[in-house]
Amino acid sequence: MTSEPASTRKRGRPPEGVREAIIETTLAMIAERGVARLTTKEIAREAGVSEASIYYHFEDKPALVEAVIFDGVLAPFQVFARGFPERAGTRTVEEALLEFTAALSVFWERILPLLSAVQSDVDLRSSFQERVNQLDLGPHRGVRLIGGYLAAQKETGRVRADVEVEQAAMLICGACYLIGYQKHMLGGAAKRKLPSLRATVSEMARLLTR
Amino acid sequence: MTSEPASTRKRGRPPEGVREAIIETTLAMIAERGVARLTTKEIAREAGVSEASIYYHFEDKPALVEAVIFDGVLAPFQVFARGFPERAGTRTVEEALLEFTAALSVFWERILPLLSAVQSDVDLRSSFQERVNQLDLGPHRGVRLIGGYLAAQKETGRVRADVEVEQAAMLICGACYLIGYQKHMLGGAAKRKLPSLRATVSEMARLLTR
DNA sequence: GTCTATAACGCGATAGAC
DNA sequence: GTCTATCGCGTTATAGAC
Repeated sequence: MTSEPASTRKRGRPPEGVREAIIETTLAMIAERGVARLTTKEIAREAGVSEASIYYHFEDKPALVEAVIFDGVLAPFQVFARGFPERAGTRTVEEALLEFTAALSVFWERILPLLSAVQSDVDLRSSFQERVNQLDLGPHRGVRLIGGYLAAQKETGRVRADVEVEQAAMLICGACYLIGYQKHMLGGAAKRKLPSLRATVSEMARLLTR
Repeated sequence: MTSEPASTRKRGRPPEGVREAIIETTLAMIAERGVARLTTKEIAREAGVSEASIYYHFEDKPALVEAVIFDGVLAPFQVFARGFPERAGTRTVEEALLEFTAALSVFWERILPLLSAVQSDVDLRSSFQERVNQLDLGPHRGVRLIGGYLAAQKETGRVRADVEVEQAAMLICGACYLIGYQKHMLGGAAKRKLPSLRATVSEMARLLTR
């Protein structure tokens, strides 16, 4: 690895951003190719660092994958979710739902490859489940957020009084998950086979506000 | 599913059911522990056959996983799905949707560990995508089936005339998939955190027929 | 903190007897 | 068709210089 051939992703590697470069590279590579044959050698090469540096910053390979999930994908989405209730107050129900569902489906699309990686390894799976349960994370967080929003809109009369908000939220979040999973599973090619998220959410907004 | 007390799963191995025993064992082991550290040695030991027998019946490890998916999980569900339209005709909308969604979420729960396995390996992923696209399989098949059912019920007047059936079907199927995924991801422990499929589907039936 | 070099190990897959 | 035995390879992780 003396001179640069053609393929290095991080040519001018910042000596201070090694940890971040490793996380970012791993995230991209798992999304593109999965974990199964992803080696620490390759990550190192692609990130422009040495293999030993990975083991300096992360205890082992499983710990690296967990860091990618929590620091690389989950944390950014939580920032979005925390700001949602305030932003949503000033919009119509349809607009608010469209904003949230767009973000949620992208989140799913980003995190699903990593969750597939987690699910395919015993140890990774159980340590991940433990941590997630401890932090009370999971799909139900999205459902609760939208359920709370719908409950508030029910009080203002913008949502019909007889709607069960948790169940409605479940339907909405399920659609986001489905869109994200289809993309994860089949690639962008299969996009036309499912109704668009936009149309689906609009229909749901109509059912709820009519 | 957990089965035998101690170690060997197939003590009295039938000399004629070797292929089936390998598929069944692999399915169970991937569900329990994922593919990552699942070795052909272990499969052979657990199924009560020799490692070489695996390579007699299947070209390689990826081919084995594909066989598990198509022969072990997908085919049985297709039998159910083909019979659905006829059975559904004699029921109320809510009853029909409850029957189908229960089956769909169980199917999804069963196939998810295998899809995680596929998604974590590059080669497996691309060959699987190719085959699935060729057969036009995917989550959209469930959506189409329910969409078709709702369209028929719209004609009879049991479903409101102004409902967009494809979008409604998308919402219903999304909830099934999400329930299945939550169980796959977090284990049975987290069941209480999401609204039940039953309640969700009933609410949707109410929105559609009201 | 980052590197080069290497050790120890377990894996998928095959050969060849029966 | 099934077995036992084995090989070559790629992997994770570490040692030790700088």
